[in-house]
Amino acid sequence: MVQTQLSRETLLPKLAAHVLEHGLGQASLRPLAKAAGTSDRMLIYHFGNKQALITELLSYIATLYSGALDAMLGDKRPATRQECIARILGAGSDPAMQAFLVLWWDIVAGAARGLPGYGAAAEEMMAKQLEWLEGQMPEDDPDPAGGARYLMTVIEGTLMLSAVGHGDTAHQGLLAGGLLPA
Amino acid sequence: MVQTQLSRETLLPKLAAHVLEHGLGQASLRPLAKAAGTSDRMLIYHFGNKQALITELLSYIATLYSGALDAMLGDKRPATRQECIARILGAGSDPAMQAFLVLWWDIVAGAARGLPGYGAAAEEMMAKQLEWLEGQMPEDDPDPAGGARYLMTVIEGTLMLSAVGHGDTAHQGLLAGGLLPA
DNA sequence: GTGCTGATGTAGCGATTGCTACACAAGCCA
DNA sequence: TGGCTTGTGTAGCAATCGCTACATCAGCAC
Repeated sequence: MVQTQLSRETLLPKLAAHVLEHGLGQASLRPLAKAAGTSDRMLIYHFGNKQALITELLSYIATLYSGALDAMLGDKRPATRQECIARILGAGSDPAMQAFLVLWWDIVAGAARGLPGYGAAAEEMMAKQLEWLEGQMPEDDPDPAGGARYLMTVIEGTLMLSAVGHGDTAHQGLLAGGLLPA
Repeated sequence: MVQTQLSRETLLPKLAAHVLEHGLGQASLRPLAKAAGTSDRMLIYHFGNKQALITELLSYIATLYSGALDAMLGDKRPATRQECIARILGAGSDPAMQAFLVLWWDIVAGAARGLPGYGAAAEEMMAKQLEWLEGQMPEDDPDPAGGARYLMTVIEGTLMLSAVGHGDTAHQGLLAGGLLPA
């Protein structure tokens, strides 16, 4: 025996890297296995079936995302909501975050369609982002909890519009809403 | 000959109905053909190849969406931005709109990934929605153009959060942002 | 009639899909 | 030593994928 000792834990990072690059729609067993240095046969052996693999992979990706947010967390807290939004939207242009973003819409689409695993992963990622956003609210903000949810809604709308070529529409909307400095 | 005289124009409505129900991910030629009462052979004959079919179909769906928005357009204009948002989000619970919404995330995912046809359809649908929203702004609104873009951003964010089980997060955000009556 | 064009049915191709059958080798426990 | 569990390779299955080859039939121009 070659004793490569592949397990879910060693497989998941490579699988995640593959779907972050190629998306979930094209994630079939043989390409996934090749990316992870094993065979489709072994993926089924370790995860049971494809659906379980995807579910576990999505959950793992949610923790990856969580870690990426933590790593991105600046040491100093923004002074205003405007600054908070600007900083977060700026971070979205980071290539690592771009990969998450493109994958994110796959996950949203799956969640909206009720595919198993997608909804849970999406909910977890949004909960983490909300928590992170609450910690990023200005210290003197009159309503940090509500404000974080407000900014969250605006940010997600901006990201969506940007994904479909309406980034300028969102930008003008943020200006009109007083959420970006004029 | 049976003279069924199928053309792109007669095919597209049935194809659209199928993807509105089953999504774009599972849209392979044989099920599509069955839904349209023809064969995969004839779909290729009429559209050339699958990619061209999807592109034309997305464009057609964009016009469908446009028509649905027009049909939904109430005769009286909202008096406030709050009322405008409430009415639009309320319309999103219409079953016909729900089908569009679920499909919408497929389109966003494809657009974010750069799939041919997806970006154009998404952009067109958003442009139409923005135009519709501008027409729905209160008559005495101080900044109808900017306000429409602001509401658009907020609405899209709300829809996205709702799609992943964070509808209450968005709702609280709208409240905190003064976009819904307390 | 003859030939051409457009529309359709039947059949099938090679590739890919998720998954399985089977053999086998290493280690563990009795 | 002998069986059992665990991990792995090879091979292949039935289904589905997008697409094509080929024959056929209706209608039209001449």
